[in-house]
Amino acid sequence: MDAIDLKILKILQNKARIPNVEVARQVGMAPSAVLERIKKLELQGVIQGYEVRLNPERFNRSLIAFVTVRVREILSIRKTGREISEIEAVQEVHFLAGSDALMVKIRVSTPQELETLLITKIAAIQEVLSTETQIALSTFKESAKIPLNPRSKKNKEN
Amino acid sequence: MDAIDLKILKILQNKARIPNVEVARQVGMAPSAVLERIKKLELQGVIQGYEVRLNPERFNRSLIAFVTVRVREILSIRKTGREISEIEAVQEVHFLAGSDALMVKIRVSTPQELETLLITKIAAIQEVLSTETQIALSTFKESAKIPLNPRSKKNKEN
DNA sequence: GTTGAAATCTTCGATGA
DNA sequence: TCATCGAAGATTTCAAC
Repeated sequence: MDAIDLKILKILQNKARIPNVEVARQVGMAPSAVLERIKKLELQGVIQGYEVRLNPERFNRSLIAFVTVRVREILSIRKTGREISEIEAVQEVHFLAGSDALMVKIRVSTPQELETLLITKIAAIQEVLSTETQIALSTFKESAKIPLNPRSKKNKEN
Repeated sequence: MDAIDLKILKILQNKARIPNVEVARQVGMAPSAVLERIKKLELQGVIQGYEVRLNPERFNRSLIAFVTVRVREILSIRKTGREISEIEAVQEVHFLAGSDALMVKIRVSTPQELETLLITKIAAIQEVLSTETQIALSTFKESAKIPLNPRSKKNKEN
């Protein structure tokens, strides 16, 4: 992965549904060369996929909840994480260090829907010990973008 | 927005970089009709953009932190939210109900980088009162997908 | 929404730096 | 090895219906 790959990825991070020729123009290469690089990045697993970003409000999904889910046994946390991941309204599930718990991000339409989900889907899982919910009322930023700075030694400073 | 629009969006949620003709085939319409619908959805703000999903590990971004940021004055929470949103490593900023606080999701490469960011970028903001950080070591699910069940305007009843 | 045609884009093999 | 060229085949896009 070189500087040109990074440039291509930067362009795609801003606008993924863009013609190859346009990417080629912006990096100053032939379209076929760009195509080959993108294909390689997909094959190598650097590019995992392409997503459309929808406006949640238009689908009655403007209520976000961050739920900390504690499990009875740390040994079962992976299984529980996978089970919770299968719930459609769940957008993220992470394993939190040092607390036998998962961080779960949920998108729903109403507090009622959240209540139902917490009780009938999450608390219903055997291994779940308890949940703690924080509700987000508005969002300032929400993105999957990764900073693509070619990391040099000097960002240890500051 | 009708059932066909939802079908189109479902296809795009699974694979955004797909030819229009292919979408047209799957919904059983002419490509031009699909194009027109997609353009309209973009204009209406239903579709906010197209993103590439990159593998964070390939860019040294596998450490996720959820930081609860408390502000001194609830009145300044919007300004603080906007300021924190400008930090590149910050992927999400939400306003948490009932606690004069923001939920901030950060992606970094190392605990050192997180420390630097917390001290020099976040705590440095005048209005920030305190922060509380939880570190995620692994991820089970991470997606921006929204469930697209056909819930239209009139489902206030329920 | 459809059709059809022109413009544009994708893709691949051959070739060159 | 990696990029480019060029041409065939697909796709996008727009106007007419």
